[in-house]
Amino acid sequence: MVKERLKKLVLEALQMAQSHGQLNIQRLPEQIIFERPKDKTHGDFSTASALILGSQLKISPLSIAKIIKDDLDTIKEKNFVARVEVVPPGFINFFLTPNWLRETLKEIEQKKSKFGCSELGQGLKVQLEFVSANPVGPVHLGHGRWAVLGDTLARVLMAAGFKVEKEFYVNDYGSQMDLFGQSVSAKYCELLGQSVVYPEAGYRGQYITDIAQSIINEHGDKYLSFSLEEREKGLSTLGAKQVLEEMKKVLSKLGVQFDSWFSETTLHDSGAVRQTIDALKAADFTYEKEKAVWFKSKAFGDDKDRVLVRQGGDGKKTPSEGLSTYFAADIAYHRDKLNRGFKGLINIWGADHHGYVKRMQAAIQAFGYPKDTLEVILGQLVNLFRDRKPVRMSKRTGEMVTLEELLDEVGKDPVRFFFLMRSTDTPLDFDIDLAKKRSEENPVYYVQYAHARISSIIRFAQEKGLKVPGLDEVDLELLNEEPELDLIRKLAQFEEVVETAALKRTPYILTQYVRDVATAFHFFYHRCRVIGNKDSATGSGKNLDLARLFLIDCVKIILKNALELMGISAPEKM
RNA sequence: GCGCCCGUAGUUCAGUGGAUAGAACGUCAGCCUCCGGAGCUGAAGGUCGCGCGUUCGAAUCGCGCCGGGCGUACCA
Repeated sequence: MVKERLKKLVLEALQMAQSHGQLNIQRLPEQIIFERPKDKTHGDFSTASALILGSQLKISPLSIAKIIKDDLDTIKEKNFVARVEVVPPGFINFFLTPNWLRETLKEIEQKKSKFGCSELGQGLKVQLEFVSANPVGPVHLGHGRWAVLGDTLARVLMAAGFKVEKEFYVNDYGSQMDLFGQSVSAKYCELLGQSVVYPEAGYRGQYITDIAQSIINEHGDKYLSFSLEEREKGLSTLGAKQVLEEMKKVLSKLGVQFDSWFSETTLHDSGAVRQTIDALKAADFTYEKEKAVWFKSKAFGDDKDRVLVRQGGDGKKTPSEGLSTYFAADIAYHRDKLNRGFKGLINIWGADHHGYVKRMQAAIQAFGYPKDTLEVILGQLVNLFRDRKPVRMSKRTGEMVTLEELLDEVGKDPVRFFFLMRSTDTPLDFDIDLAKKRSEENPVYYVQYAHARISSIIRFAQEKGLKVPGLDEVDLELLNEEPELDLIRKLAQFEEVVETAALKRTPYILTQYVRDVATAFHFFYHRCRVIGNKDSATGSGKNLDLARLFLIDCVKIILKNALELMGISAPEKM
């Protein structure tokens, strides 16, 4: 990559300065940091290394910068770096040659859909766990946001050379499930004409009725003869199965597919939870207090120790007979993940679980892995607006807009784009009316429009008998105008954007990037005619037409690749 | 009380040690004999919550306040 080449150049220059006695440096800096200046009069790349060195060596940064520049001038690759400039208080700015920019275009055409991919991750096996909802009700908007975030991050990581597996942890065990079973059971009995007492804090909403009804349709009234406990357990399982199917359906409408679905219940059934607790006991990371078994999470940086096995409800059970907590099962789950050979675990949790991060990292460490083997991304919620007014949502009363309703009303592409637009640690305000607008206010269509417009121009060119030229049939030196070069500069950033999105776990930067590309393209379009150029010197503008056709095809590739990473379609027509 | 996140243009948000703090929307003023006007150009709009400190340099780092959200279970 460009930055690497520039870094090498600067290091070489520093070595020269050292060996010529111009600079007396003990150790060459390991990091030469380049950035892209906001202001393009500051060059394509710039480094503040001289400033940093200056303060370390107590020498004027400006003089260091000048020494570096002079040495650079003798070794720089002329075909690559056009000129180097030193600006007070000591910035070194690099201007790349148009030739270099044009080379990027060829690379894009060569790699096509692979452009933007890298080997950065070196095949490292990473697991992404997200959504992981209790199968007790419809997927809500927050889940949708995290699903899009997780799915996009997975795509980005794969592009950056990681091996990624997406997993949904199904919390099909415990008190929420019991409550769900009670709710479905009550509705089931009610529909069959029994008088029932509905559980006070139970789940409500039409979907509970739908589930009960479909169970009646399939299994009739046979559960009426079961004991209350058996009935609730059976209906809880059947209901959860339906809810899960529904979740899969809705998530796939959103373009999100998981590689695996991991059931919490299996951890209990297989004895994995018990074995995990025993393993912690054996390693002396537990103790008993107040009839409970505690994990010494404080020793690993948690605020306090946490209970693994709680007393039974009657208080009579001994610790070994007690009930394991959700936390105990979650430790067993993460232990299982580690045993599956993942080198990195990334979880996306709702921000209301932030207090939970330290204890889970404590558990990871108890098994001998570094703390940051587990990385937790905390996703904030989604607030829905219609007509600029908040849409009230209440889970308890069942009055909520589900992800599916939103998808049906707005469509996959805008939903994904809007969910991605903000950084994860900001609650997202989602305006339904805006997302539905097919106009300039809607960034999705702005970007897709650029793609469709390019497709249209290429079709138009074909009617005139012009095809996108091959690598050897095009004279890219004809691309000299500022809007053309600016556009190419934007395209050349793509690889870097993908890498940053992957490493910093910030896929939302793609949304900004793709808008920037669209803007640069539209600007170019209004300044530079693609098809039908007249050139007085050669008598025909055909070669320029071809060069520009080549350019816009590159734009098309980039837009398509970037949208693909976001799971958003790139239409040929709109 | 303690912990985490947030406070930046009218609005929604980028920017987490660099140069004159950016974008989108909204507002105002302009642009089609020609490849898609779902587009383009320009303008107005900021005590970066407040204060002190560190630094050649702070929206960014540290400390202390002020506001808002979330958490602080032997629930999941």
